[in-house]
This record gives sequence, structure tokens and C-alpha cells, in this order.
Amino acid sequence: MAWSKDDSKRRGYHHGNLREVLVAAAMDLIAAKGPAGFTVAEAARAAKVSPAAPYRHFRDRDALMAEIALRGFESFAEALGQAWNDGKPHPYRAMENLGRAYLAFARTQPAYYAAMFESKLPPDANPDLGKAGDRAFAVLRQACEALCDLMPADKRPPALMMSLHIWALAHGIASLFARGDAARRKIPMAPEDLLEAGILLYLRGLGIEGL
Amino acid sequence: MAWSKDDSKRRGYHHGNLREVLVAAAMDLIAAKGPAGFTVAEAARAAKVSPAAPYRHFRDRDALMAEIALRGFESFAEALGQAWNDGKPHPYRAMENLGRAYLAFARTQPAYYAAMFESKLPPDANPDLGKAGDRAFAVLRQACEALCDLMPADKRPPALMMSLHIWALAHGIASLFARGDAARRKIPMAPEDLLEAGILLYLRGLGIEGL
DNA sequence: GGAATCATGTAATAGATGCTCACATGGCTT
DNA sequence: AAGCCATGTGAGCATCTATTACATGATTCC
Repeated sequence: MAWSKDDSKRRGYHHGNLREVLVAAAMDLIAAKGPAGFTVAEAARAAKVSPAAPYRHFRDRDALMAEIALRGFESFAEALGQAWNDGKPHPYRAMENLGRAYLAFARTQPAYYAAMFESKLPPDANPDLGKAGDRAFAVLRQACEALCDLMPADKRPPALMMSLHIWALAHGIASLFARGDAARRKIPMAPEDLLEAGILLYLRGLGIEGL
Repeated sequence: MAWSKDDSKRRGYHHGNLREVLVAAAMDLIAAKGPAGFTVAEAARAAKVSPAAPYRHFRDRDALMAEIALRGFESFAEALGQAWNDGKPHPYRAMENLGRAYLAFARTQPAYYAAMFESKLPPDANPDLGKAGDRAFAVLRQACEALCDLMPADKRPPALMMSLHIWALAHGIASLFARGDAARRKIPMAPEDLLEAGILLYLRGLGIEGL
């Protein structure tokens, strides 16, 4: 057992790991009480540190929120990428996995999802945020292109429009039916099945028949 | 020119119209700075009233927000109902109007939309809210049923699922592309056209061909 | 090894907010 | 006209964001 620096027990005048602990505490608070329920002061208390300490690591509340959103988009892109898995075993099947992964992320990572989509961050705050978001979206777009390639060249729909439709559908279902308090709207089927059916019907409308 | 009671110039120790003025002020603030940017104190200042006065009319900040959301849902149902117009001149065309009305509402009534969908109100706060939301959704569901009726009885899709899909798609597009700061995500077509195309393709997937 | 430096913590504070209380006012009912 | 009571005020507490001056100790450089 090494007494390494990142040992969480490490305490003294200098915390040694405050930035990470603050992010973790903020995420716990967001997950528990929504993006509005998180306060810098409470995160500081959770880290057993004075209320001023967080401002050594984040310019303001928004900067901490943006950090969470940034990590969220990276984690999101990773999760979607794994679900897509280069279109294996088959693009159609992989697209279904992608949809499930979208909703699974929204549900299992409420803090990330809230910071990414519900935090109303000023757009110009962090240009990296936009880039990270684009990378996540790129996975979806790539999947749509692979599906388009199943079609004869003269019948291919525009992959960009297609990816926007599927993104919006997934995001709408996640926001309305799959997240915490929104789940109060009771619907007669699991959000995952709703999304899968929606994508299936949409693809059929495009002329992309299953499997 | 009558000096009626609801004359906005009316001032004395008693305001006479505070509740309405507070709602209007709060909506202005929400429209300008998002749901998080509205404070009771600032609404009170806008109404030229002490910071404690609003609490005679609303139990707390959430109650004021809920009042706005409630009015929003009523206005929303009204707007959707007019757009649908009993399915005239044709259910297919009327559904297009419905989609446009959805996005138009999200854009022209940012305060209502934010209070309705982005305010994270505690669900048990106001049962009327759920009812009002259901009434708005009922318009969409009715429209889907009318479209289903165009199909042979043995091929009709479930109208509820259909309405959930279209609602989610419209809400997703509104949230991601059609609202204020979200409009920073630049896409190569108007949100209205994106939604119309999405609905058209989805309906085609259901076997409902246009017009 | 020791001193200067710099990152990272604290204490104290200002200004804003949510919300509550006791009290003031004056419109409305009787 | 008298009094009830809805509605507004003033004062005040607890909390939060953010800043400033100061304290501490890890790191670097001679």
C-alpha cells in the first residue's frame, strides 16, 4: 500500500486533489437536485474546504459547470462510439445500439447530461465545449452515413439531415420521458423501445429497410 | 379614456394589479436571461414594490414559475388547436401546420416555453400543471388519430405511440436548434423545414402517404 | 541545504437573494 | 361609520457568489 499523492485521505493545509473532488461533489449535487440545485458553497463543504477555495480552480460557477459539461461530452462521445462499434455487426443493428446508448447515458449520467444540455451555459464561455459536442455528434453522423451506404447511390438521403432527425428524436425522448422528474409523464412503453420504434419507422420512411 | 381599475398608472399604497404585473415582469426576465436569470427581487423592483410584496401572491419562487408554466400550457394548447383547425383543410396539411405552430411557439414565447419545459418544477407542486400539459398533448394525439383514420383499419399504427414520436421530434428540434442560445448550433436548414421533413419521412414509414 | 517563488489554502467581507415576521394601510362589507 | 382583512412595507436572518488580503507549504534554483 503506497501513500501516493492521490490518496483521498491526504489532508493538510493543502488539499492536494481539490479540483477533482469539487467536480465529483458538484456532479453528485447536480444528480441529486438538478443543475440549479448545485452551489459552489455546498461543493466546498463536501470537500471540507473553505467557500473561497474553489475559486482557485474555477473562475466562477459557470466555469465549474462547463468543466462538467466538457467531460460529459467526452464521455458521451466515448459511449456512443462504443455502442456504434464501427457499424458492427451490421449498421442497422449498430444504430439500435446507438439509440439505446443515448438513452442509457441520459439516465445513468444525469449530472453529465444536465450540464451538457440543461445548464444554459453561455455559448462563448468555452470553445472546447462546442468541439466536444461536435465530436459526439460526429459519431451519430458517421452512423447515418454508413446506413446511407446501404442504399443505392441514387436514392441516398442526405446523411446530415438524417442525423439531425435522429439526434432530435433521441434528445426529445430523453428530455421528455427518460429523465428523472420527466419520468412522471407515464407512457405505455419503455423510452428505449419508443426510440427504437421511432428510428425504425423513420428509416423505413427513408427507404432503408431493416437488416 | 376611462380611469378603470386595471389602469397601469394606478398607484397608491396598494398596487391593485400586482399579481399580473409580477407575472409579466417575470416573463420578461425569463425571456431575456433564461429561467435561472429570474429573481423574485428583480420582479418586485420592476413592479416598484418591496421585495416582500410578491410573497402575498405567490408562496415562493417556484409558485410564480408554475403560474407562468400553467398559462404557457394553456396558451400552447390554444395555439396548437388553432393550427390543427380540426384537421382542415386536410389532416396531412394540418399536421404540417401543427409542427410549425410548435416551433413558432417555442420561438415567440421563450418565457412560456422555458417555464414549461426547462424550469425543473417539482412535479407535485401543481396538479393543474399536469392537466394543462395533457390538454396540449391531446391536440397532438387527436391529430395523429385523424391521420390514422386515413389508413385502412387493419394497417393503422397506434396513435399514442405516433403522437409521442412526433412530440419528441418537435421538442428535440425546438430544444436543440430553434431556441435562443441553442441556435448557435448552425444547421443547413430552418428548424421548421427540418421538422416538416422529419414528420413527412416518419409518416411515410408508417405507410401514411402524403395528401 | 536553504531561500525565493508560486500554487493553493483561509478569513473576512460586500452585495444580492429567498423568505419570514410584525406592523401599516386603506378598500370593502355590514 | 366601524371594523375586517387583503395587500403592501421595513427589518432582518440565512445563504450564496465572488473578491481581497493574508497564510502555508511544495517546488525550484542557486
